[in-house]
Amino acid sequence: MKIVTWNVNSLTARLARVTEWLREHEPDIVLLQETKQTDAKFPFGEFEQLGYQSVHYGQGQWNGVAILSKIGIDDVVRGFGDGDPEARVMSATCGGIRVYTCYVPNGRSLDDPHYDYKIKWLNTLGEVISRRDPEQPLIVGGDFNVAPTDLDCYDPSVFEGATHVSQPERDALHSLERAGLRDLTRALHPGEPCFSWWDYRNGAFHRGWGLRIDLLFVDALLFERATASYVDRDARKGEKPSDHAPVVAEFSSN
DNA sequence: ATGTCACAGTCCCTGTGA
Repeated sequence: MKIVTWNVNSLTARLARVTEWLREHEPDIVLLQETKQTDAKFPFGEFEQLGYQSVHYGQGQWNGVAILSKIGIDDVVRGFGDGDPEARVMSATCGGIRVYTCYVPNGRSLDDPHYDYKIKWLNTLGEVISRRDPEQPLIVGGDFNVAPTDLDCYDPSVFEGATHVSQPERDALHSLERAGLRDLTRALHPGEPCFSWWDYRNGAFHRGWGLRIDLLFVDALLFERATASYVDRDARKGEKPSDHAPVVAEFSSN
């Protein structure tokens, strides 16, 4: 079984790249972020033709998350139920697995109110996950907008005083590990950067100036079944790429 | 260390967010 998370930076702009990727890689479950669409614009039909049921939690100009599945989608929950008007998280059960797609707030800068919103948002996610059913396999994926350690940043000196690497963000992200989850890509590749995002500017991709901020957290049940996790850098190449690459996890079937 | 991309509205450029 193959699960992928991908911040597509507008599904309207990226649909051809996304469907091409799905045809080639045939994941069973797909977690999308930054669809930047209303639910009315979401291309349910195109995904159905590729064999996917899909659910979307859209907002319009900003944010928006989706789950696609070849193995069923039940018990869909949009948001945290805390009145947050931004469409940043959705969960569902696919083939017996509880699945979360997350688009964590960017934070903008350390002194911006959006940064406090980011920290609170991550802590709420941690609380929600800590109340999970321990009998049910769980994966929490998405764009976390946090590089968990300095290995996940091409040059920590460039990010001094910036978001994505600050200790409060990293501490808040750790609430998922305190809830018993593992950062799967890092667990399987302890020494490699595995960057998933590169700025569009300055030729950052070709210079290797990346961050690892697209993450897949799994519980112990799924961790035991994990056989691989990797970033598909090829999807960052070519015409009209997202600034994020897809991050994939593979699991044995039982 | 900001050289790009995407969006909406002011609508073929500009401000905002990332």
